[in-house]
Amino acid sequence: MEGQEAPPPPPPPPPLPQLPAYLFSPSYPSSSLHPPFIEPQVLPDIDWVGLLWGQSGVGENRAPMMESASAVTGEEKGNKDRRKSGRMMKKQSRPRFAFKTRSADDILDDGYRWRKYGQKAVKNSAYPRSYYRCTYHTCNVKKQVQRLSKDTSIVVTTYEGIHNHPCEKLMQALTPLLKQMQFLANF
DNA sequence: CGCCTTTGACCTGCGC
DNA sequence: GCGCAGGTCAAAGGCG
Repeated sequence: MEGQEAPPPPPPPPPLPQLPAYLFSPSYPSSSLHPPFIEPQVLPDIDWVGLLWGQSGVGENRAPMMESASAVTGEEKGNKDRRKSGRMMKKQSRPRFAFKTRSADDILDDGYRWRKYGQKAVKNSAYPRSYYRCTYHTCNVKKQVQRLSKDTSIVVTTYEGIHNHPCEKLMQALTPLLKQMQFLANF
């Protein structure tokens, strides 16, 4: 970048609606991560069946999952949890975002640390769905990863919730840039 | 030794 | 009410 002349006006930020910033962190679609990045899609509710069968699956189809029911009500109806209390945690309507990525790897390195807590075979799909949870103490973000049986090169990742902590890799990536900006700002 | 993955069991919601 | 499908837990084992 040797443009020391009059810099053109900064390009407007990409019109990415309400997706959380971490999805678009510099570390996400870059280098060691997953270059073949398919545009993210906002999926208020995911119709997995639709996705897996190549139908729309975005937006209007409400997923027939537990998104609604015991959500905010929080009433501990079946409180006979034999093993642990609060298995079906109150699901306050947390934001959910899904996007497709063309990748050979199921797990996308988005800069955060995830712990896999389950894997489940889903109907109408040859591939299991994996469930991950952010390992950060106070962070309750989850994500689901599933490969499309229709197009096995595409992985659908669904995030649920927003991270309440900085991304380590993101900070690592940004630190030199910030230092450089500070340095340049001194002129 | 700590963290992570695997895996089977259990729980809940929903449709019939 | 029953069965199915999805989501979560937790013990056990593996790996760096």
